Amino acid sequence: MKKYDAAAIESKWQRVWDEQSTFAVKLDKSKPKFYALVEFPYPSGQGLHVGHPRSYTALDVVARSRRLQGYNVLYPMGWDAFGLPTENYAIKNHIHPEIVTQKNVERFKSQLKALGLSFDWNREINTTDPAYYKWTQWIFLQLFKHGLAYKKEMAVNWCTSCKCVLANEEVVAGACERCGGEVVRKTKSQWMLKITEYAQRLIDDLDLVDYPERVRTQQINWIGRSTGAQVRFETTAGDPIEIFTTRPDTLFGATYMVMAPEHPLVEKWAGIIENIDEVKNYQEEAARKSDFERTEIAKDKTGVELKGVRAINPVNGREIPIFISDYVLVSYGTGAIMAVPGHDTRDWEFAKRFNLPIIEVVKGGDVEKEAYTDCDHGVMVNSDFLNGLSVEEAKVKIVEWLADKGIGESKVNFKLRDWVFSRQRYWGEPIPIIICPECGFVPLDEKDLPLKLPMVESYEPTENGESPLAAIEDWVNVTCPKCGGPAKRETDTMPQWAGSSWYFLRYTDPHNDNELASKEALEYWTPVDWYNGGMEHTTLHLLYSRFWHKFLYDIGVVPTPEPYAKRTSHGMILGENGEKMSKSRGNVVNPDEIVREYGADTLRLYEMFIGDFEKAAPWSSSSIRGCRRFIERVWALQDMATDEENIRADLETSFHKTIKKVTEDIDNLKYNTAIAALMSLLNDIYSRNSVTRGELKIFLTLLNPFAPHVTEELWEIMQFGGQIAQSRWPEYDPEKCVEQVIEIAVQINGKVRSHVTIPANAESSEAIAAAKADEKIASALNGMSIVKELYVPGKLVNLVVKPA
RNA sequence: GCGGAUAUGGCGGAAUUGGCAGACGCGCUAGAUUCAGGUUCUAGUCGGGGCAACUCGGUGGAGGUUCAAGUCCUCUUAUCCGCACCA
Repeated sequence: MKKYDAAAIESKWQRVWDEQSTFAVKLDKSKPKFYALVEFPYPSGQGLHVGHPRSYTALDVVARSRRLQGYNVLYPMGWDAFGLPTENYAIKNHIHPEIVTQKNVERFKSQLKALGLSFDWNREINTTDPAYYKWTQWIFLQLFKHGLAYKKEMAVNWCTSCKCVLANEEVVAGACERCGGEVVRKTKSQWMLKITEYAQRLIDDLDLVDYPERVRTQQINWIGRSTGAQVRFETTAGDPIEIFTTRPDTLFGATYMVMAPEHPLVEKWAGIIENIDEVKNYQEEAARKSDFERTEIAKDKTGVELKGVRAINPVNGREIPIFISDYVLVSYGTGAIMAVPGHDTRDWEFAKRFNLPIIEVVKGGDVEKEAYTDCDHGVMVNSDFLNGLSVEEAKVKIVEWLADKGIGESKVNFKLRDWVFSRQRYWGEPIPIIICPECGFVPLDEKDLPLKLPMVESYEPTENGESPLAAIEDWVNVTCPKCGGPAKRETDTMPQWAGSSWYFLRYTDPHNDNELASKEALEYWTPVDWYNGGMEHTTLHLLYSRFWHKFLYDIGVVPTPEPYAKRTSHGMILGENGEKMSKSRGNVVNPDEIVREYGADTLRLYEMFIGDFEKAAPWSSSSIRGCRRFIERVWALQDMATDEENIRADLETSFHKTIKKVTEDIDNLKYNTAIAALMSLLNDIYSRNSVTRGELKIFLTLLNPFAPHVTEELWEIMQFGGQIAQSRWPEYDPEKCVEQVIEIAVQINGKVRSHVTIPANAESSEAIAAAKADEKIASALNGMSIVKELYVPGKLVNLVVKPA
């Protein structure tokens, strides 16, 4: 036996797979398909992280085992290569982002190949390739034509460090998700996508797919559906205020109103408001605050009353004061609320601060001490025709009453905002729109796609918030395709999320120049059967791509309403010290070094064995040695092999049980216990000092998805014929998974006192008799009377006794 | 504040869904191999008591249901994650 040389074995088989295109897949209707997908990486300058292989190996295990089970498996890979880090690096080092991207992709690709992942590299895609983004732009044009892409002057999140707008989903705790820079509000004209149009379906259709509960709830919370009523309050100024409330039942308790500082009525009423200077001051102050400051000082309620204007509560005709305050958001509902301090915590705090009356309209709490917000128990009081009703009943009745009078109606609101889709940067897909002073926004003709990024010398972001593209005059200035007059191109680019919103469709037919993918390919391959990716994309990429997919479904481009049938999410790999891996903490593990020291098979095996796949797990440089040892022990099996082709009788149950366990565990994300089962089986084999060819064949096949190189090499050494990657997955016989004779525990009063061996199919009476016959049990029963006898088949006998 | 999750040896983690807690691996201890270190092999390894057979205790904490609870119920503590003035 030669010494186990991971490097030599691994490069040998990687070359074979490459040369023979072993994992290239074709549309083949005679076979069942399986589409396994992992999130394609952003090819950063740092290279691969040990977190990447966790996800990629997991689905590689799925892909490889499905192939052996006879499926036609699509397992593709590509590059999500547009984005800021590349652009920033390019600016700093004066290299074009295209060159930087190309270099990074090469590095990533060689790193991925060194892991032995069974991707079909013939289907590799790159979002920055014009042949690819042609179709990203095409989808944008369809969105535009269907009224789902629009440009609007609005307050946006502006990252002061990236000098670029961010989507709501990209702002984390008031800071930029990517660079951590300060985010401020800025009013700009932006391209928006109407994801809100799909809010309800994005919630409802979660029922069509198999997602982890945490992903489901996070998406549902993010979309934030709430039901209530929209109500019109007349004012002494003549213009009514529209409000949204989830508690129309408390209308009699509304003692004042609050509008957002940015509410348009404030401007309109400027002439009537007596303290307009004070109001203006407050508006300016609110505008200056960054998102971060606004949430930080959320505790103290501030505001200003609009003197000279009063609102009229429609249920009782009472005049009530109107305030502006930044605790009311202009972006949610109607930007104005009725305040019910008795039954809303925020209104209560505000009322206490400004000495406003608090009226109890739901009995059950003490509204002088705190707001009573319980909807399930209270009974209506001080509410005229609602008195005595439960909250639920009152909600129904008041909405009927409001509808009757024409001053209100039931209404559903969502927290989800439309998606801010423009970025003022160079390294992104150009938006294929021409802005004509005569015709407005004119979409580019589809024949003119792709609209390529112009090659330029300088692509620095501008201080005035314009895209770098705006400075390239011969690209910007065009003639309007509609009227032939002078016009300009849109100079903003798309966000990084654009290319990744549909990439999984392109894999099905990556070289098609006439369609984003052929109908036939989409019909055969979609939806994705299993999609694994990070939790951090739950309210970003995952939600965005579901939205795009639904749109494409609506216009007949794709055949399914949901893109991904099953979603799973891996946990992070933490540093050895249990903290998140980062350069600054100095706890980063480089996968290249691990591959060099132990080999890819060991790394793969370790990452699958490290713990619960869905949970975070700390890296351990000593634990990984256990996986290497396991592989060395597997390697040594070649010297223990006998010529027999059968499975020895005394190992038959072990083998069938392991086949069952490994097969099922792979489907259930339980890679760690699948490997544990293989380790146990190996221990069983070792305790016999030999292995038959038949046994070895099965063992290698079960291990192959996890450790593809060493198993392939042993397959060849043993001359099993062909490649293991093209062999068949073993099947188990359920009847052979159970032992004929089993050992069961015998308990007295629930405590294990002895063990007895009985036939697996023993009757209850037989088992109990066997238990009683046991020496230890017999003596323990001495002087006791048996109250109850239980037999749990295959498990235990429990005798309940008390002193005689 | 709201929502979601987690808590099991020195460590990572197992426990057909109520049925022998601690599989598998790491680490550790002892012995063998080795000039030595490493490797490899054998045995042991939840805690207390006992030479041992054995015995008592044990899954964040307190109660409860049950013949039987890591698993179910009630209360409670801690940690992590997401959202956060969403009317």
